Amino acid sequence: MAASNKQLTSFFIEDILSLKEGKKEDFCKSESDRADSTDGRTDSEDVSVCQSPDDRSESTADLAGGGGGGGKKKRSRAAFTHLQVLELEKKFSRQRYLSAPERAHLANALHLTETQVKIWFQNRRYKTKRRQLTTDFQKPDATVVSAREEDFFRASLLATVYKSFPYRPYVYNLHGLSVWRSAL
DNA sequence: GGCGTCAAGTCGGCTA
DNA sequence: TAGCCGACTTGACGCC
Repeated sequence: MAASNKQLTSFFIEDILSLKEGKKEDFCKSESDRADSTDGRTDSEDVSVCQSPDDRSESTADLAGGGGGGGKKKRSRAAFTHLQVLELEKKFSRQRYLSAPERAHLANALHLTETQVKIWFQNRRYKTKRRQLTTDFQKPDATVVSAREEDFFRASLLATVYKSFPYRPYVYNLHGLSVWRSAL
C-alpha cells in the first residue's frame, strides 16, 4: 500500500476516541497494513485496532451480551486480532487490573465489549498464575523463582507476541521505550 | 482423533 | 444486591 511509507506519529486513546466520531475510516487500516508499519510505532496508549475480532462468525457484542434471541445459539469462539491481543498484552504488562473507566476506554479503543476486555484480563491473570505455578513446580528454588518472576512474565509476553506475529519478526520493547525493533 | 489454546460460561466468595 | 474476582470447565478451533 502507498500508506506504508507514511510516517506514523504517536497518539493516545483520547485521540482515538475523538477521531473515531468523524474520521473512523481514515484512522482504521487493514491489519496487514498495520503489521507492516509496526516498526514505526511510538510510545504510550497507542491503542488502535478497528477490525472486528470475529469477522468469521457472529458479532462479539452479540456473544458477550448473550444476544436477544430466545433459542440457544451455538457458541462461537471470538478470535481477537493480533493487534487487539497486542494492545491488551501491552496494557496487561503495565496493569494487571483495570478500573471500570479504563476498561471502558480500552474496550472502546479496541472495538471490543467491556465484557470481552474484562474476561480477557481475567483469563490472562489466571493463565499467568497457572504458568507461574507450573514453573515454580519445575523449579522449586523459591528465591530464584521470586527473583525471576518478572523475567518470566516478560518472556511469556514476548512468546505471545512472537506467536502473534509469526511472519513479522518484530519485538515490542518492554523496557520502557516501547518501540518496535526487529528481532533479527 | 488427540491435543493444546483460548474466549466464554459457571460457581462461589468478597466488598461497597 | 450488583459487580468484580479467582478457579475451573466448556466448547470451538487449529495443528499434528
